[in-house]
Amino acid sequence: MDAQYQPQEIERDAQQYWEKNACFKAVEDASREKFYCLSMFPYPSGKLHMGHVRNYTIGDVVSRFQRMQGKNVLQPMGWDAFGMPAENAAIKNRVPPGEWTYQNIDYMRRQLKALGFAYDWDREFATCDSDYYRWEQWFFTKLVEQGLVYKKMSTVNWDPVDQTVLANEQVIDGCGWRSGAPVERKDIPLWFLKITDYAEELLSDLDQVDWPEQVKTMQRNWIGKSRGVELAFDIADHSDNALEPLRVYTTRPDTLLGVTYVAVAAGHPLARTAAEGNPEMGAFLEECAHGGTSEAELATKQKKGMATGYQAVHPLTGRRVPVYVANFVLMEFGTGAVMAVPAHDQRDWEFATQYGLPIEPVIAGDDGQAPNLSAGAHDEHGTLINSGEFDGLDFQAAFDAIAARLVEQGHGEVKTNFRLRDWGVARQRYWGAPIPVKYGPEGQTVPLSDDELPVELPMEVTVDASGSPLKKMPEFSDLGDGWVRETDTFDTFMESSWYYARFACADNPEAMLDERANHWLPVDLYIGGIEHAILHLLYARFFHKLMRDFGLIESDEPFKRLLTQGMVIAETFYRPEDNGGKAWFNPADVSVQRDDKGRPLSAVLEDDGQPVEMGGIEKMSKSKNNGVDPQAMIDRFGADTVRLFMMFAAPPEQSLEWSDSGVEGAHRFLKRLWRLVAEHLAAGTPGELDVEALSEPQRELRRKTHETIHKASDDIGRRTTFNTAIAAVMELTNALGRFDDTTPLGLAVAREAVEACVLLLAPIVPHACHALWAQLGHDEPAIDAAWPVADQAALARDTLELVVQVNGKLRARLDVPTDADKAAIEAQAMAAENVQRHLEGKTVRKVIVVPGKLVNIVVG
RNA sequence: GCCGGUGUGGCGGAAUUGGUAGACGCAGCGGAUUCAAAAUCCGCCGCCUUCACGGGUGUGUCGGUUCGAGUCCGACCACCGGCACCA
Repeated sequence: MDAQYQPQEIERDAQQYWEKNACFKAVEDASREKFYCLSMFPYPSGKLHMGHVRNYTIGDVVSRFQRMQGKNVLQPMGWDAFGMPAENAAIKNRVPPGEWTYQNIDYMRRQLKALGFAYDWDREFATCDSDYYRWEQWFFTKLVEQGLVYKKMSTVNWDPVDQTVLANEQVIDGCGWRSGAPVERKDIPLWFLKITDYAEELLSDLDQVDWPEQVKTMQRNWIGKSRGVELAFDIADHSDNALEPLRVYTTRPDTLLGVTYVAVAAGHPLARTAAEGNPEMGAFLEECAHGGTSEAELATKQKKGMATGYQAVHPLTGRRVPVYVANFVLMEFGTGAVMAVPAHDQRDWEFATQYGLPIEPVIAGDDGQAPNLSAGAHDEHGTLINSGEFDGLDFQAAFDAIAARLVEQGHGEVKTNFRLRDWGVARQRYWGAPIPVKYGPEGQTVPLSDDELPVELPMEVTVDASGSPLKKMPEFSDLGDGWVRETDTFDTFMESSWYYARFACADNPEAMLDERANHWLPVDLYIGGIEHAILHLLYARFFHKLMRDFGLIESDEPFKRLLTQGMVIAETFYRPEDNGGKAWFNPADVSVQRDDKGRPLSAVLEDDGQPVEMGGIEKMSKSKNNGVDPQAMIDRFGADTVRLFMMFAAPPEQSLEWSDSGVEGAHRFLKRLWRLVAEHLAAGTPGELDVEALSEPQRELRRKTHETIHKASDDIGRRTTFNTAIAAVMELTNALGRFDDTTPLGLAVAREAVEACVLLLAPIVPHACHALWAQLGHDEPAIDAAWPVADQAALARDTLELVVQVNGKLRARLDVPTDADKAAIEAQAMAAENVQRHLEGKTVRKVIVVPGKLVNIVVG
């Protein structure tokens, strides 16, 4: 065999072999256990970035591992092709979004193929193919018929200069990113899906999926089920006329007697009424209508309010408290109004302090006294005080008693609430799936019938910054006889909410899904970024349940197991610019100087030798220019090196820091592995592996081999900590390197170790292992080799190393026979020289023996 | 602001169930090989202290539980992800 590791040739040959033999075509097979492994499909933004490479390498390793376990593996790939970047590129480059997108797909597909991923490419599709989105349109019309879709007014970011709706991302410091004009909030009618109908099930079914607990917690909190009381305050205006009662929801009815004011959102009808004939209030509402709509922006905004002059009547005491309009109360949230208890809610406390409103404690502190409220609110549960007949009750009793009283008086009801809001699916953009609805001359709203579908998106368009071109295309929107088509398109989360199911039957032109979806689903392992922990995963779960209830599918949940991968990060380098900005330099163009301990001291730009500043380690991004191009790395070292580095540098759930020298280290290891196999083959023909005749060093290597098989199998299969699996194989190769026994029996032991290395690494560096496996004389390809199984007999030991502690500090190490009893271990531990020294003049109070681990001698 | 997470040598990380902190790799240092270099191989490598054996100390900070804490509990600090129109 070639003594040199030649990745370019090896990778080309392996990929040709796999392609020629259609190795990764998945065919339904009832006789074998299926495994559906899915990585989140990419947005085709131009080129693959390292985050993609990481995501898809993880998926590929698991897929290949499962295949070697004998499973029938499906691993598909496609394109999440609709979205804003295509429109932005269209404005910049004057290329239609569709053309730009399909070009990117072609380039990125080549990159994925160069990385050797075991995809069934026959199932590939892009979500902008009308063959795909037509079914989404069809399904939407069915949901309309089922009453799961409705239209309502909703607030969007409006750019008054570009006359267009902005995404939250496009609002920078309250201004439009292109125009720089202050953004206005605008209410327009939009389509919604009733995800809240499924809130209860979306919450409870989290118990049946094998997901990271943190993701489940985030989803539970997002759905936000709470039990509280909805109650009404009667409202009186300046002249003491009764207005519409104000409804509020609270989870803390126990604090009801501490209400000192109520607050409504700027968009609340009561606020609008208050502004009539009150220009000051009008101006305040106008001010509240500026700035972005995102919750983060609203929550961090300075809290502002204005008294309406109206009075709210306390439902239990009849006391009158002022009604404020406050910018932190959200119209989208609950009733758009809150009761304020400044003594027991921090936000209410801050507002009350700012506007000089009374703060009256009604819950005692731990000491039974009124809490000190000078520095902030007391928000813990406790015993009621200052609450008349309710004094002395604890949280639960007070909740029940006060709720009962409100119900009795017709002023309220106990209610379960969800934080989750319905899903607005309409976007005022071009590059998305058209919403299949038409409007009639008499204001009718009609979903399109099956024979009117699909509504194809026109591909030849000119995009500018002033909103969707669809709205300016009568040939698209005008249906004649006064009928017009909806020009809004779907949220791209719609497409990504069901693609995993379509992969099962992507070639079916007759139906959205067929029986094959039930064969493959649910996805056995879904892999993607942690940033999708809430929205995408929640929408996909919801969509799955919609499809189930429509009879398209049988399972309750789409993704059985979930692996959330961390980000790929890298050092940043910059120079300050005269205008106060920063010029960012790519790490590939910078060299770093280090001191004699290897600590980084400074960095210079290679082009001019002048210093640059180190800006810290950040997520790879265009804005910081710290992205490393996977293609350059593949060209230089080969795909296997890139894959190995990605899997070795960090466990998949943590962020991964890019390191050029780490990549070189990975490449060095592959060269060493290659040479190890070549030298082993050159050393001669192995004899029979007679396990009864092994020498001590042979037995040791064999034990190491089987320990490594045991660990790597568990690390890849159960723990998905690929980094530790690789480290274990590295240890085995190091042991092999020291093992120079060329007797027939020695070579037999070495052969077993070498083959274990190749098979254990095959999912991670499949090209090199494909070639090495063939060199080792196997006819079947490595992808079809059976995963090795550890021989329990080889793992046996005669003695174990045990540590001895005195007062918890390590003082000695012992070799103890595996079958020694506690008394023998204790005696041996006490006798150790260094232990004796630490026992001198002290009394032994206790001896703890943990068999197989340690002895701790407690002295005083 | 709210929800979720992370923090261990010069660096990436390991320690899986409360039981040897630093596996494996990178960087660095020393040596071999070489005319020389690259490549490769061998050795050292948390910090302080000691000729050495050894001793002390050490997992973001402060405190607690325990024979024993990186791991469990409480408070705090820093950083990261998400916050419903980025995908």
